[in-house]
Amino acid sequence: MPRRATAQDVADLAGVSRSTVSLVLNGRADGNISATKQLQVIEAARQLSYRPNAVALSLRSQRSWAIGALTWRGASGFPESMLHASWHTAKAAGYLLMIMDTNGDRKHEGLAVSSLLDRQVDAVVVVAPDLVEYRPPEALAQTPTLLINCLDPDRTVVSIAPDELGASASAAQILIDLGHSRIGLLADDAATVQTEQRIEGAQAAAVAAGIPPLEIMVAGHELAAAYALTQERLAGPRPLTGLICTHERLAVGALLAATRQGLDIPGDLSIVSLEDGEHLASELVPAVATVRRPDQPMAEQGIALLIKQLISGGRPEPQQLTFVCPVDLRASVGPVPTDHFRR
Amino acid sequence: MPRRATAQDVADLAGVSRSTVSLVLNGRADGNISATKQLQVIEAARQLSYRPNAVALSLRSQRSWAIGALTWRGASGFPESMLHASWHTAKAAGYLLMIMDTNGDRKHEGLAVSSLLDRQVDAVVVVAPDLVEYRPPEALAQTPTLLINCLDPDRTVVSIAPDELGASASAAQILIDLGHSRIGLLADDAATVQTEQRIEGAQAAAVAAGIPPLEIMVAGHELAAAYALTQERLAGPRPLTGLICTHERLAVGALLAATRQGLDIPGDLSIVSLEDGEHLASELVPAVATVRRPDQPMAEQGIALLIKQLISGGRPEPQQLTFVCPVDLRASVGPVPTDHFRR
DNA sequence: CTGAAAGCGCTTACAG
DNA sequence: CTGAAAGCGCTTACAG
Repeated sequence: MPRRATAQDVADLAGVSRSTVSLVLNGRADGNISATKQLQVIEAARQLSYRPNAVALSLRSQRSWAIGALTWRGASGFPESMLHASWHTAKAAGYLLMIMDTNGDRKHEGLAVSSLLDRQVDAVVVVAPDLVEYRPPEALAQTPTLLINCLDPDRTVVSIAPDELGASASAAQILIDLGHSRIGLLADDAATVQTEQRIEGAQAAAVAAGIPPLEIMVAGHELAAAYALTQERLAGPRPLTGLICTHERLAVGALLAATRQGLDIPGDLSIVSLEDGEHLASELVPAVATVRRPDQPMAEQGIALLIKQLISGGRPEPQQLTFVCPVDLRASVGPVPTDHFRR
Repeated sequence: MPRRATAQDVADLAGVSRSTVSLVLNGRADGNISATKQLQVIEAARQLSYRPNAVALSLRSQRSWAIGALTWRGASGFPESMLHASWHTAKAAGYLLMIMDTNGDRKHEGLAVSSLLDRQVDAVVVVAPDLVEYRPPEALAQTPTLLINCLDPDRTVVSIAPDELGASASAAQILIDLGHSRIGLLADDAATVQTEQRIEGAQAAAVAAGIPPLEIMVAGHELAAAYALTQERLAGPRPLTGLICTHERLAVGALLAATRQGLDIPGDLSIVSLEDGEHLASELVPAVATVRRPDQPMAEQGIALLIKQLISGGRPEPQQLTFVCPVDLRASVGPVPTDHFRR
């Protein structure tokens, strides 16, 4: 049961002092240590599979090389793709991402923050599952903090957010450009900036195009509710020809309902989804056109920014960076049905 | 910019030594420190919001109070619910779960393991997205290790796995009990124990019931492939009356295809899903009956076991713990259609 | 050119 | 009943 080798073990084996080991292994031996001893140290380290104890390193250097991530479960689960991209970006820069579930409430958030600060994280990133307003906890005042997919109303830190207004406007515009004028919007019922903006952006596009306002159908975040609402609406008079879903699970419900009604997609009804963090819309049949939330770029650039700040040591200007949501045109959208005008 | 208070700061404010602070704050002051001083220390700590530096604590105690988790992306993403339950169980016991993405390959796994060992994790848990055979890396030989949703062929550590044979047998039995005898199985194409066992278990149930062998349809893990296969098969002669899907995304595809074909579920076709880690099957319309993988209990009991081992310090007998997969009967299954025999 | 010492923030025997 | 010392594993001035 050999315990992990320490610098002392390496020094003993190489017949030098701990300082020498440290200098050699950290590349600061150049003009100082004789070539022979350097080789001895390197060989001893190799032989013992020596790796410095990161805990001791942290204590010594007052840097943990760790970034804390605060996150929680939202309308469509955890923001998996943002967390994944954050983790990899941090890792590539030599940082560990410590992910903490705040449960979405201030009490657990407080515990999570304490736990991160106890472990001396160098920075904290907040990764929100849905775009919301978010005030960083007081306890983080001294810690570099960055917000991803949420906005600080007090503008005290850098935040990164998708252009939700633009995204929903794009979604509506896809349908408008194809001639649709009777368009519905299946929305989440959460009282968030996200839902607000998704409705507002799409509605603005309708107004700008001079078509009637979109019919807002509030489905909650449940797939089955989206199904029920879609079915009900499609059974009624003057059926919709276009439908926007604020996230992918709603699109599954809508597609299923329309399909059961015997409608052809996109022959009778065109469907567009927003978000698609779970990669569901893209896999459906027909594949559902999506104005996708750019989870990966947001997370990558966010973490890169945070690390740059860590290296420079400066405090960046608080600002909001907005990311465009790319349009993925797919088979679920088509021209407005010609017989539609006859009904 | 007040830096975090240290024990020395508390000692200074309370007018005592660091040792006294430590004893009082760790509840070992009883017969040793006067009541007055104890109060002074507690008050000083409160005033400075003192919390011990976890890094220093780790170095001193040779325990990091952290458990490393190795995981990767599988057929249906990361094993989110297992990770979530693991994190919370660890947290409740005072441990931090450090989640590392191994990318599913040995090279990145090696880097992840090194990184965890550098940080002196007290134990490691491997959380596999799909049931596979898994040999713990050599480097973990000295570290308490537990496998969740994977099996060590060499039986060197404790592993926790769902009863996949039983689960798929149950799925088939649901249909058999309802009178079905023409049953298909939409399967993942991965060459894993999981796929093997899911096919084998269902097939064994068919044999035991004396019905024809299940028709195995290999769909890969793509929803769209499940759609295509289902559509093709349903268009053919002697249509299936029952369908088992090895995971929830395949069930979405199958349901969509059957619905587009104008079939009634379960009137014309009964559908059962396995796994449902993403909670999709349960949300569909009709809700799809599922033999669910018990992600939460597996993770909770796994972590609890690992922590018990950490506390006792003993090495547990390597063993495989098998968890039963509960049956969630839902609207997607019904008796075999009566007109079926006439075709 | 190299080793001995100090110190990061803790706790725990050990003196007094 | 309380403080001074040692030590966890490192690195970095500082002597020699």
